[in-house]
Amino acid sequence: MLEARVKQAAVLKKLLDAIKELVTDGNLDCTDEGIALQAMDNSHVALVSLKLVAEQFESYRCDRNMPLGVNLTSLTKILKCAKDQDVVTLKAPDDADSLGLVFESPKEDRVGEYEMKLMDIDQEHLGIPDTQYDATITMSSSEFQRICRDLAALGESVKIEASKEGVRFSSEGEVGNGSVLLKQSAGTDRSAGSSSKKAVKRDPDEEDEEEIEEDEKPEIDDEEGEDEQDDEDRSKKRKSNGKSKTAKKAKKDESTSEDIGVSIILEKQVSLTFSLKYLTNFAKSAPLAREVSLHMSNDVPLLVQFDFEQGTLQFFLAPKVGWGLILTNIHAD
Amino acid sequence: MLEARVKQAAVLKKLLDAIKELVTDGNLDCTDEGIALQAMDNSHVALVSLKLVAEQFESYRCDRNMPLGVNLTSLTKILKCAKDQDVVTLKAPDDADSLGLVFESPKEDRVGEYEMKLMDIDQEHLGIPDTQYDATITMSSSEFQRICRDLAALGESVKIEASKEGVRFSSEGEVGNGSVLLKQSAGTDRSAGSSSKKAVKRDPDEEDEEEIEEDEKPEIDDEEGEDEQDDEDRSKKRKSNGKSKTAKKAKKDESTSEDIGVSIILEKQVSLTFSLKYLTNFAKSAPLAREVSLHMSNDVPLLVQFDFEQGTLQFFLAPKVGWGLILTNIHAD
DNA sequence: CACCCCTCTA
DNA sequence: TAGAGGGGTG
Repeated sequence: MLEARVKQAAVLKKLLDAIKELVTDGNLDCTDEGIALQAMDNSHVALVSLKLVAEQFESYRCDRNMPLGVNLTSLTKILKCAKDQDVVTLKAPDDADSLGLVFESPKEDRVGEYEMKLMDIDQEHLGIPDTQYDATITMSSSEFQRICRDLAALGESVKIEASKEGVRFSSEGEVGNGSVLLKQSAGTDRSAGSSSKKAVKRDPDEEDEEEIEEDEKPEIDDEEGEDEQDDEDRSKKRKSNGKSKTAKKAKKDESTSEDIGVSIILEKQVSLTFSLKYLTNFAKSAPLAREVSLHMSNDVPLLVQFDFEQGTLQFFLAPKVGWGLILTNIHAD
Repeated sequence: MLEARVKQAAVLKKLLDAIKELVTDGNLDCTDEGIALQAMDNSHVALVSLKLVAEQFESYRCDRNMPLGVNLTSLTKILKCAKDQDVVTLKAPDDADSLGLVFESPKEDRVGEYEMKLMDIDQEHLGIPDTQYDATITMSSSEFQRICRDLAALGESVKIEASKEGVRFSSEGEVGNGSVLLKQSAGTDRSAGSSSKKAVKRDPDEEDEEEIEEDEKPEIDDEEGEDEQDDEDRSKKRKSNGKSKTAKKAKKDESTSEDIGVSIILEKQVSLTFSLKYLTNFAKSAPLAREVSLHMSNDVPLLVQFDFEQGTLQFFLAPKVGWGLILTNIHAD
């Protein structure tokens, strides 16, 4: 059976808001390591991979692996019945054909119990290669969202160019062209460092527990050993490692993106073009995490990753291969 | 070439929000005196006249006169890509077929560069007569907006009656009739005074200071020598000249209409009826200026004027000549 | 393209 | 609790 207890319904709500427009149905793969969901988006262009790690639940028990086929639209509806601070307990017996959800108010004076029908979904579990990316950009998630929204007003796709100096997002369209250049924050230049060669490790937790140190963050390793409840420091610690200088006071009315800064880990310059429709959708996850990281290599799907307290949400999107790019490749041969 | 630098994108955004629903295309007439835009609204009922004076730009350079035909919808879209505090630089070479816009974050860690296609627009430059109005009402712009919005819920047009005692806005409709009477603030009665014969002033407040003409603005800055660079205090201080009672702490974000009061300069009583649809549109400029002035003479187009730090925005609208009014006129003979 | 509703922030 | 901004619908 499964019994997983989440401290705050809010995180589940945000998660569903983040992915429900991309994916309508999916299997919640429950194991003793946690709950994962992996699915192609409805048009089979993007891949969504969510992982909620067992240790980050208030309590977690899963006796055996269970794929729970859920309709995310339904789940969203039911989660709307929970207040943000409610404690949520997910329950499913081993032979479940439905998922139970219990919402308890913090004062324990209200209990909501819901049951959602499950469905059978053919498991197309995709192996996500543990890619080594040429460029990893970490930035404010709200700034990322802002840029995607802005450029989406101009054109349908965005070219992302990462160099040591910064990252440029540019788009072209009928009304005109536009580009946004974010300069790398001072003191965060870690390009060409050996650490930059590490692969992304956040999601494939299982695969490389030891390799966790894409930017020399020993503390993160600690958490694996004794990650009781200090989990919420997890993401913060990581941030403070990378950019202590961003600790300035936060001017609230400027969407606080200022005090996060941009860090670029660059193995090789990259220039890739993506559909803004999808990126805008990915960016809806901004409420989940202050930071987002973009992982890119030429001709390889982009990985957009949000790390939050309870786990990780990843989006993969293949670059647009327009005529320009094809010609480029031909000539490059 | 043109290169004009604006300290805060916010003012441009507000300007476009203010006029984009009335005018979709127009020429930005750039001269060494500044940037002007004059256009009939899309249904050729109202006239919009915007003037941004060169001196109020952070820097301004315009080598020769250039009419830049812009689509205001496109310009609005591009301005949405700027944050409110961004520094905006408008650029156009002499033979430009596009307008460049550069948005720089205050911290200079983000640069947005946009290019907007220009269009050829037949210049129908209208001479606006320097009319002497029988009545000039100065009031809180947000109060004006509120009244227009309220009355628009009742009827399609509003009758504005200005007398020495105050100004009455009234409307009639299916659900009922309504009127708002604003009494003139104490101490501002200047009707039949010689000053009331002056032509439209940029900022009627200045009339309180005897004879300060609209072109002598620079001196106003001087006399307030203590406000170093914070030009944004300028307009506030000016107000405090005219009505010291408004000198209280100016809470900027809540445009408290209360402490602005109503002043009426009356040469002759007027009673005119206007389409609320248009007035409501004009009133959208409220974020630009704390005050608005309404200039009226019987049977002459209304002038609604907003004076802000960088310039002036004027709207002209012919009165409705409904049967009621025609009959009135006939009987008046 | 405009209008209305909902959500988030102040 | 009210206002502003963003998203969605007609």
